[in-house]
Amino acid sequence: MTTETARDAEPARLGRKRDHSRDQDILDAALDVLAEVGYNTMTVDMVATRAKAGKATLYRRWSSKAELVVDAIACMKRPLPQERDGTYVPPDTGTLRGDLVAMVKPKAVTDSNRHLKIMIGVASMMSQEPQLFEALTAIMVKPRVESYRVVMQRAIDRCEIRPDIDVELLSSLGPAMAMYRAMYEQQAPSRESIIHLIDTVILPAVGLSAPLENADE
Amino acid sequence: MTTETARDAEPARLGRKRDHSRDQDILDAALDVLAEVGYNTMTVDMVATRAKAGKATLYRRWSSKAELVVDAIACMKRPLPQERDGTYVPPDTGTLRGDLVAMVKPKAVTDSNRHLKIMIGVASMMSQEPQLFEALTAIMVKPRVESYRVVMQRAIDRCEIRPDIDVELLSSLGPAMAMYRAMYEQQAPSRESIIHLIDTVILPAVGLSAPLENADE
DNA sequence: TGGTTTCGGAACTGTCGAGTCTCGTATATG
DNA sequence: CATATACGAGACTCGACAGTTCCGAAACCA
Repeated sequence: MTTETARDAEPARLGRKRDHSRDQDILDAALDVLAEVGYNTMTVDMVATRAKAGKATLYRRWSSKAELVVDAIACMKRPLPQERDGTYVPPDTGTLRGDLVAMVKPKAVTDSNRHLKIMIGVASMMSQEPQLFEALTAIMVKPRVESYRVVMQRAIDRCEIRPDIDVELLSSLGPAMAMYRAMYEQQAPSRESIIHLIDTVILPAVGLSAPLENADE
Repeated sequence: MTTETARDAEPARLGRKRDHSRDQDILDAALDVLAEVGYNTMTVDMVATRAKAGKATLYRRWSSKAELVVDAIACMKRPLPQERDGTYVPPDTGTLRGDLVAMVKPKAVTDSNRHLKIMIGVASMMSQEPQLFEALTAIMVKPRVESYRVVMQRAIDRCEIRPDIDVELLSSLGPAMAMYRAMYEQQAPSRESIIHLIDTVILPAVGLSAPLENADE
């Protein structure tokens, strides 16, 4: 699906030089299949067909299915608009709650849900393929946790919250709940549910309280 | 591994009548393999070998690998000592914190970690096998969440906490963090980490505070 | 335009594992 | 002791999929 129409619109890109953007098309196709059926059910043929490519083309560029998948995840486009060192640094709104809510952009939620599907699809491989585990956490988990951490550190620096709170734990609460919901309630975590988590769990845990009537965004 | 010695001690149980306890041995073996390598890497031969059984014996009792696994999870022994309607009802210690900490028995933690490994091993199959999903949530997730819910409802009834807290959300925090840690930090959640979650997140969220010096158990 | 290169497609090979079948054996029953 | 039955072990079939090879087409370049 992804960039289907956009790709069809281009003049068929063949000929002499290896087309670098073609790599990305194939990796995107791999991610799509991965999110839909998981690593084991996914076949190289599926990816080739979806990318309108020959299987041989894939093996010309990646030596195995595992390498293709690791590369697809490692080269994943970062969904978040502003970033530094790979982690999204949310704008400073002046308050912790403002910063936290600002992190929950609709686009970020959509991309997060795709990430969750992919992670669930490769979950059972992670313990057996360290490279896969590394790529996955580096791309999909650490940046998100880091965003929370940055925002909380900011709150500590401006003396909004106590300096001895467990930033580590609280930063992982959001990602943990997102994963839990995706797995067991088989529903995409919504923007609302995350804001609700912020107001009823995270803020109380740092000694703040949610606004009575939350105007949200 | 499991009951290796105990099984060897028995006189080899063969002959006329189908041995019902043999079923459980095989299902246990299936769970062990599942926890170690995941659904897709697991082969029927592995299970047969581990249970010291012939592959034909497995197929005499279950019609397919998928059915074997679903049955193994559905028939899983409940690890928790006292239960009612499948959910463990923790003893009433008089306080919410006391009840919550009482839930975190070392044995419960050990079993929980095995459950987590199994769940991760079959994660990618859940969306494709509704029966598997049902069995898994019914056996491994719902009872745990329900334990939290019971304890919190008790705290509401004794007017220890406000009645309008989001029991649903708070009951799933523990399981969610356990899954998160098992997946991304590849370390078994410890009893200490769960108690820390209770003290720094759950209790503040319901308007209580942790004891200054926690004597824990 | 002709030569070069990469392409998509398709046919091919090799492996692996699910599921079946056979057989010698051990056990209970009578 | 004789018979019936379930067993473990292992040989077997068969389909699916990873990875390879081949070829005609298409695009770029000189």
